[in-house]
Amino acid sequence: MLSKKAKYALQALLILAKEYEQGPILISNLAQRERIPRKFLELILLELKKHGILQSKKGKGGGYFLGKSPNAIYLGHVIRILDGPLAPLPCVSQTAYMKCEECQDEKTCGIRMVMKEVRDATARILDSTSLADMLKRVERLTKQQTTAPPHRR
Amino acid sequence: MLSKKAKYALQALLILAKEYEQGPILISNLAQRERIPRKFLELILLELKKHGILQSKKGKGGGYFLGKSPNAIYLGHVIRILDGPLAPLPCVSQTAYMKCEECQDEKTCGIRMVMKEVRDATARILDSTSLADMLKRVERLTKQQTTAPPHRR
DNA sequence: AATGTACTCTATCAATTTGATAGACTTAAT
DNA sequence: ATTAAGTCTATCAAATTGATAGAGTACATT
Repeated sequence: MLSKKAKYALQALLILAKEYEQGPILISNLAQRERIPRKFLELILLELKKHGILQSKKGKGGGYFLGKSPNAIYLGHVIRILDGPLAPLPCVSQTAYMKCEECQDEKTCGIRMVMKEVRDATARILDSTSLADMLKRVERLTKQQTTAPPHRR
Repeated sequence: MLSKKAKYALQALLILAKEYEQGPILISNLAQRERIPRKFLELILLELKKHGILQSKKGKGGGYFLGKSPNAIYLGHVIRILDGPLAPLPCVSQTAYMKCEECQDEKTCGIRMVMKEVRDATARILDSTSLADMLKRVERLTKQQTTAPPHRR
């Protein structure tokens, strides 16, 4: 399950990506637009800043902006920062591997085999999808919706 | 993340599958062999029984056994029983859909699109892998290991 | 019918995680 | 100096997770 933290993060990042290069955006602005508790969002953005996803400027005229281009920020990275490893079991995590206690032989553990598949499938998607990719998909669909003839399914 | 509950369940089921048609197995036997707290395992098995995955017999000579053939029990089913929906967000769950509050337009939500992909990839794996499949894979690898020439990587 | 075995059910609990809030502090622009 | 805005640390309540306890019920055997 994606935590609220990670979900809020993605919501905020999506706005920051959409308005990339239009100068810093205020926390409170982001919080209002996405209906996120403001103080809670602060913590999230701070964490993202620590990991280079965001940069910020203090004082008047300050705010947050992306630390790198929207096509260089991958969902996998963001989610790992806020929710930890993508893997369903620590013993199949690439970024935070940990041996299962009491697993006699990791190589022949059936549960592990399947969970590794799940981890790989998840990572394949989230580590290849950037904020820019998401935006593109949203725009394509939004345009389609307004352009499409009525009464379609 | 897979909970301990679900992991314990799969461990126990794997044994019950391996020894399918050899009569009921005691909770305490399963608990010992997999080093699972016995009372905790009771709850898990009971839950699986409620959902038809297991059957049981009380009294002397009793114990638990699979409610259907190992090739008809899918990991997706087991995990959903113990951990709830596979989907990272309720709004992309097939089995427990719930609208996000405050999502203006579900159809054009970028986060949702990607999470739907993740859910589908996960479900594709877990809903197509049965206990029998897992067993087969384990056996294949176990045999390989003992048969393979030494000093290989 | 009595006994013992083994699953069943309900309650409870401690620890952890999650989502959220509060307030003092620092930096920068005017 | 003043005001705007991010930073940092602490704290909290609620929910979830992992686990334990004990009384109850069904069944087989003698």
